[in-house]
Amino acid sequence: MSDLHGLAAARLRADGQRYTANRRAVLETLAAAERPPSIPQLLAARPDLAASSLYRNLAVLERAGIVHRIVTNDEFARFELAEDLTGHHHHRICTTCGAVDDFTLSTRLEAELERALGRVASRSGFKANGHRLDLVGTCARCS
Amino acid sequence: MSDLHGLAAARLRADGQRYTANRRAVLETLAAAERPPSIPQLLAARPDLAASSLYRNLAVLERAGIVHRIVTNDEFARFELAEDLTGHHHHRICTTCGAVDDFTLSTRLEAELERALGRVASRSGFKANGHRLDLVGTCARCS
DNA sequence: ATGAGTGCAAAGGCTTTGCATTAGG
DNA sequence: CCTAATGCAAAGCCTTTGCACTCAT
Repeated sequence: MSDLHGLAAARLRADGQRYTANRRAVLETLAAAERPPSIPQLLAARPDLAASSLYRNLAVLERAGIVHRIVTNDEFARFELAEDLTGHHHHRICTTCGAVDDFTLSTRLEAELERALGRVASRSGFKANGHRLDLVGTCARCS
Repeated sequence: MSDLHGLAAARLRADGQRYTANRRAVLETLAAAERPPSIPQLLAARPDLAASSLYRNLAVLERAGIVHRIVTNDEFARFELAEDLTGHHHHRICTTCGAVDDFTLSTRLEAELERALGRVASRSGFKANGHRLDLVGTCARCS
């Protein structure tokens, strides 16, 4: 995690962007979070940060491949560090409270899935970038 | 598809709702669509339909289990008929143009996935409602 | 008849943009 | 230095709500 900063700086530089204090703050908040926070949660965690800057920075960090936007059925998006910084995983999404947390599948099943999806993609001229597998339901606290 | 209307009427009635001309129109547009339309697309297809009614009706139809809201990384939600009317399937999502279309997996892989996800859910006290598996990338037209 | 559904317009709320100022490299 | 980044305020835009009218049953 100590070279999260180095990595982020490098990727931003590659994209012609600077690694500023605000961006560092966003990444640290994400790295420290138990669960992917929404924008309101990020704003609450960093009251000093202007909303417009947060929106702009999340967009920049997403384009640079450092953070990833999770879209749930919840009203706002949530953000996490990119998969290559945290490892491939999936999300358990609670439709009642909107909470998101992570789980993984066996590498065997994951590989099989990857093969099947590769076939689906090539069959249709689709260029796959990755997949998204979420478990949707009600978390322990909400049921 | 002819008893889409009968089914919809029944489910709405069960929810204390009426099956009106607007709701019929929305379902017919969804049934006729090649790909899940967004709200702007639905409005364009039905210029006579007030935006507020469309929003209200989509919410009603979703609660009654007749339509399903698909959330992509795209800016607006897309809608399709519920899975029990069309069969279980997954989505190929183009991150460039936002288009969504369907694919299916072998029943074998699907069953295996279901088992694995069942284990993941029970292990954490999560009550699974279903899963969502999407292939994310660039469609043939956009690449 | 009678309450749900509809349409229009206005309000709401998250997100984006303009612009002058600050700070990164 | 010189440009990107920031913050504030204003504008945008999708979505929701209020209210009087209409239609389904």
